[in-house]
Amino acid sequence: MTEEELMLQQLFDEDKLTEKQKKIIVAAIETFSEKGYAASSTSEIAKKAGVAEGTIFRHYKTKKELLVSIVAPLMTKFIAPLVVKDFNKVLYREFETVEEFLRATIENRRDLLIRMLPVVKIMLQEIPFQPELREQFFELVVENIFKRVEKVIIGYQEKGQLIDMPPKSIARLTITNILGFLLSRYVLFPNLDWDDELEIERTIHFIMHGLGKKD
Amino acid sequence: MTEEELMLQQLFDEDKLTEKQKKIIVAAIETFSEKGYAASSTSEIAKKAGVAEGTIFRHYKTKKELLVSIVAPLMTKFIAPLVVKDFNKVLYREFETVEEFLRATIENRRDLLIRMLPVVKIMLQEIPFQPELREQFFELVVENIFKRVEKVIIGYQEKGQLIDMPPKSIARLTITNILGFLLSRYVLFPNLDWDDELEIERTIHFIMHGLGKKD
DNA sequence: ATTCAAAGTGAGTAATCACTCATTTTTAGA
DNA sequence: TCTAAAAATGAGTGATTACTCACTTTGAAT
Repeated sequence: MTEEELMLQQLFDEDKLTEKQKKIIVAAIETFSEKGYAASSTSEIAKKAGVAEGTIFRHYKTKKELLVSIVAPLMTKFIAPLVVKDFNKVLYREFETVEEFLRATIENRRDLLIRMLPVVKIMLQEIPFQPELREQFFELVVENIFKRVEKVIIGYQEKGQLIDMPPKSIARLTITNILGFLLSRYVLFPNLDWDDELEIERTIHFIMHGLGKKD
Repeated sequence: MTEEELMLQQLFDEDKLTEKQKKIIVAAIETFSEKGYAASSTSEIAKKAGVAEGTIFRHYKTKKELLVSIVAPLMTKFIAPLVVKDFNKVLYREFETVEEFLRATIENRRDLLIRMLPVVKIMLQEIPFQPELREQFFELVVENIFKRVEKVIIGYQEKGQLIDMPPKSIARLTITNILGFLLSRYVLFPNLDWDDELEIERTIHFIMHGLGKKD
């Protein structure tokens, strides 16, 4: 199974789409991801999909509708219910230590990012300019994930494993470092040679103990 | 003095520009920042600047040249404070501890980010799609900042203030947290109510000591 | 085999795009 | 005040854009 088909499976009800429709979506993801939404022309997408340009507009009234139909499912179907449900497994499996929790979370997010990389790139690019997407993003990701993470933090604070700092700040710092690692590794500098496991351990150690030397 | 003039002062040799040229740059920054480069038309920029469209192309051969002329100076500006000669001597005299160094660095970058926010947004948006900018970015950031930061890190390691971790990893983690704070504060969630000084101190404390509770 | 709605087509359209160029206006030194 | 260069202009260019529509093809139920 190709990468594209894996992505389609995640984002759409595959069976309800004709072959040409699938090819349009795959071509659109590829083009949007490479050149950005505004710089991608429908004629180019049609050509890449091996389809007449009119076929695109048979299924999507406008070019923007095509974009939203690709990005929105990632946030609603994937990030919100599926991913958050998946995330909950991690969250509520009651890891004994924060280290274990962090290790599992990073692995979890990593799989998601790798599989969805092209769509994630489109999402990051277009959220600033598409109010529809931005609203959805804040509602789903920020309100949802952030609040769940806060609960976990309070749990570990009560266990005496985390310092006394407002959970909001702890959440911010933790998410910053997880996303920071993933974006550095897979988006910004994928070509540098990374020792993934080692770097994950260093990141976890850093989150727990910082950089300062103990005397 | 207006925000735009402050920005121009930072990025250009103001005196060498005519009034119309300044207005073109200001209008271009505003338009690119709001709609993105590809979705901004030269006719719109000209209209907003109160200038004939031909005037833009008198000074910039192409639309892309206009973009680069705006973004490129910011990147050099961004690393300028680190490019001072005898950087290490200055550093050691000025900042006895890592904490002081971090505090000064965050404050320093913060001022620049606030003043340059629209241009920073354009930069973040266009680096993925403009090979010219991306090349410059990698050269400056990876080769320049990263290596200089590494030297500083080794210095503090020799002083016994930092743990034994490869300077590359320490640099990545430190930069991640500084940028993570600044982007969260000023780009992603500027509307949340932040206690800036407190959050900076928390970030510094986190970088130095982590989140784990000491028994 | 017939039928019909859905899927697909591609030439066509008005609008807009980045960019040009012959011409006019402004600026500054003599 | 005169003059030459620089700055600014705006109508005009061909190319490209998102999108339309009258038409053809396809496929599944009868």
